[in-house]
Amino acid sequence: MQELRRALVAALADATGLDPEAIDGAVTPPRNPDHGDLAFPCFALARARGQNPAQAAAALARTFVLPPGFARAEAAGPYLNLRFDRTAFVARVVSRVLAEGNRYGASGTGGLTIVVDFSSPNIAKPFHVGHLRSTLIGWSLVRILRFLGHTVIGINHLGDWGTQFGYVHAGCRRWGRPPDDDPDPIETLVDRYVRATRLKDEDPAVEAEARDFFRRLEAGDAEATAFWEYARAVSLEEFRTIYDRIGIRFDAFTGEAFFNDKMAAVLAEVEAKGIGEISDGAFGVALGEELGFALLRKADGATLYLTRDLTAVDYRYSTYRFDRVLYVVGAPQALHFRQLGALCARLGKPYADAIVHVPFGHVHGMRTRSGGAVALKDFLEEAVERALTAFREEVVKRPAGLDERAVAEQIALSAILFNDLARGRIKDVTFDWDEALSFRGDTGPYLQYAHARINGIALKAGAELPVAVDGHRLAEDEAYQLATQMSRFPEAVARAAETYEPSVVAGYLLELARTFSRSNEVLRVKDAPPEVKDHRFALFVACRQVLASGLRLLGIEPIDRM
RNA sequence: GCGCCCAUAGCUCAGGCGGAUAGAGCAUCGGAUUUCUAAUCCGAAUGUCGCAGGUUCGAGUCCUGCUGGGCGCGCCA
Repeated sequence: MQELRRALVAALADATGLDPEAIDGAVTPPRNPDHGDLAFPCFALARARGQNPAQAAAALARTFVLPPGFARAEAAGPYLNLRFDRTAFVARVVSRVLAEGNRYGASGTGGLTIVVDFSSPNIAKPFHVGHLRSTLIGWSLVRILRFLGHTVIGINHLGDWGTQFGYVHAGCRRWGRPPDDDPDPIETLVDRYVRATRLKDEDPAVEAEARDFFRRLEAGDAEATAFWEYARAVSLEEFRTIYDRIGIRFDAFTGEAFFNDKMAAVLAEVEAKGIGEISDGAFGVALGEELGFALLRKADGATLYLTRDLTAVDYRYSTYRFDRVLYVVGAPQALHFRQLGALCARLGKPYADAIVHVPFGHVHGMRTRSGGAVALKDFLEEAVERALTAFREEVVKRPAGLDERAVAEQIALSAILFNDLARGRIKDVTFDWDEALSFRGDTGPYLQYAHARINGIALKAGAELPVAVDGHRLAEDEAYQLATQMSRFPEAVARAAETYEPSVVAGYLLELARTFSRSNEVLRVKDAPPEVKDHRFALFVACRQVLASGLRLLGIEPIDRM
């Protein structure tokens, strides 16, 4: 597709004398496919030639020499509509996908070192759907950027430091630690945290106690440190279970605590460069009217979130020499990251412009009856149960011999992951059980179904891949539509990477699966005439490849039977 | 008060750098299965693209103002 487009732009530049870049911006696939495969609006040409657009289009159509791969050019009003040599196009796309296999679509520039900071849940707090967004978007970006050949370092910047440990500790003192045989110790810790913070409203002593605990922790007090290590270990084990279940891996778990002993040096650097000032006893940097005063050290000497991120980004640069660092963090923290970038610029850091905040909207409505956030673990369990019920009660034809629970697990994950990744990052989402766990329509399971269907064809249709794909045996419009959609995969991936938007890939895949499902009604393989059978099979196998690649970019493992 | 984000069908959302008649899914109604998986497919119906101006041959898309909603603004993270 992109090759054909380039050839057309060159030919049009030749024929019109217009700037190739301007032509490239104008050439577009017509919304109505009856008009052709690509169209060139002739308004600019008309202006250059002093004609009206329809005349210019007609004149261009008469003299235009078709570049290779094109079959026809005709004027329609102010547009020059072009049609591909479709059989050649289909053959080319299918052979290319089959030849490149799981590397198809990876035709990117690559070569950069990119740090992605994502997920970053708080220790001793529940892992809920808010963390899920950062986790899934971040993980998908890791997959996409790696696919394009970049070196990607995924970092989980754990919230493993802060006054919240004081509350957990205060709660445990009053109501006890989780017993050794506690089936869900993190839930118990969360309960202690919630009860302690609730209690502080009536009893100010609790707050003082929590602050004192944190002060002792920062001072290296043995008892406080031991409790912190215990709570951190319990939480990490829980997080790892969840990450393993979804299939997520990090390259580093360097959380906030990791940077504790590194902040003094950074603060000293800020002071040495003379860009900071003391204000009301606190130390920070004035960044102007818009960005405000960036606090780096509280009046009591304690550091802040910004101090830690400033320290962390410097550490990451010296460790990885990144070309770019992405922070997959909620939109409300936009100011924080602008301050971080501005601070780095003021410090003359070479990576100041490499800092990219990848924001996302908040999730509303994800609440339990008691008002707390739903723990991800419970959410997943509910999802699997629903998938199992749907499979047994709603699915009409079920393959025999399936491990239903295993399939339900994969379907549930597909539904949850896709539901989150399919919408634009920045939009706030209102959580809805039925919508998030729908298995019909524009959903993860719909994509999985298309993939599994093709797999079924491979197993049962008795076809083999042809030695060479012949486009004349794939002459149906459905074959052309499917090939066209497959040909757009590389640009969808590239655009997703440029905009840090996994939803571009998600939307692409829905269109691909829809196109397949339509084709599948018409292009039967099993009882097809022998001369077309293997070629149709090749078309679908290529489609399966693109579906599988795309699903993996979203962090979803394609399934073969469902 | 200042700043950032959002507003498209009854609901949830897509709409590359401005291009021809604004698209999907859900829900509703009707149809397709002795067939490689019906978690599918086909058809019908559905719009003041928040409002008002502006730029342009052409605006859902760009600019300005306004309305509504969300969020942020030095001692939380």
